[in-house]
Amino acid sequence: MSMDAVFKALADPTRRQLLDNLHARNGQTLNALCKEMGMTRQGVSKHLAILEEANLVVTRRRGREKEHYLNPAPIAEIADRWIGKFEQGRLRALADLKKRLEGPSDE
Amino acid sequence: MSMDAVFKALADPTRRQLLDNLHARNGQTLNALCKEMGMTRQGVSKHLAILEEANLVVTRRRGREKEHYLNPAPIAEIADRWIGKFEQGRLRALADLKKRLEGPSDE
DNA sequence: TATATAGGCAACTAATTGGTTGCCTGTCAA
DNA sequence: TTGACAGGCAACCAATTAGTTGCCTATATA
Repeated sequence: MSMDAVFKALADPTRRQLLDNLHARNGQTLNALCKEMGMTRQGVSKHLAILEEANLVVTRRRGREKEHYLNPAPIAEIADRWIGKFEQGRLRALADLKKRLEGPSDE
Repeated sequence: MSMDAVFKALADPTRRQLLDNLHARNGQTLNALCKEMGMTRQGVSKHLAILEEANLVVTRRRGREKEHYLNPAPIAEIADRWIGKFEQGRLRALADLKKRLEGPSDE
């Protein structure tokens, strides 16, 4: 679960979209995820493998199906240990204020 | 300043190290940054160009020198608008994950 | 059992990336 | 004015990556 693997996994828009899909509906199978991506099953499978390698997605076998679950822990770790250091001070306060004014939202 | 450019810029360990260097001492020139990286000047220059493209670094010409400054705004934006979404349901998701992953499994 | 379904593995291609070397421009200072 | 210094531009190379196609195994079900 190296930090580099997480950053690299997050660098691809297709993989971020996969995380978004799982965030919207957790536990989807490979074929279910394929239908939302304009890509072959094998293409999606490779991206999922990279997300698994970064521990951003964990899976569970259910018979012949494989359920994919989002694991937000590595993202939280990055936010805490790396991004936090660049957010300190005034910008952090502004971001917080902005969030409060916009109210709690998923987007 | 697309989000994709920021993610891609952050994906490389050399570029993250450059940001760390600027975080430690802001306004360094290209040659100053080169001395801390085991790389040619042109290699560092390319990385800096990518960071500039993502607006993570802004520059100021001073005669024949070019000072590089860290701009934390895009990082704050990512943390606020994207990572926050996955951190929000962090505890709930982890509990949910734990529950689902319990039970008989061949992994 | 036979067949359709869910997924895995491997090879291959095309594009991108990280890094190099070589040369050029612009600026400062003796 | 002349040389040294800071940086930019472009070509090039090796390694990685995104995506494909083809074939394979395993499981569920008519």
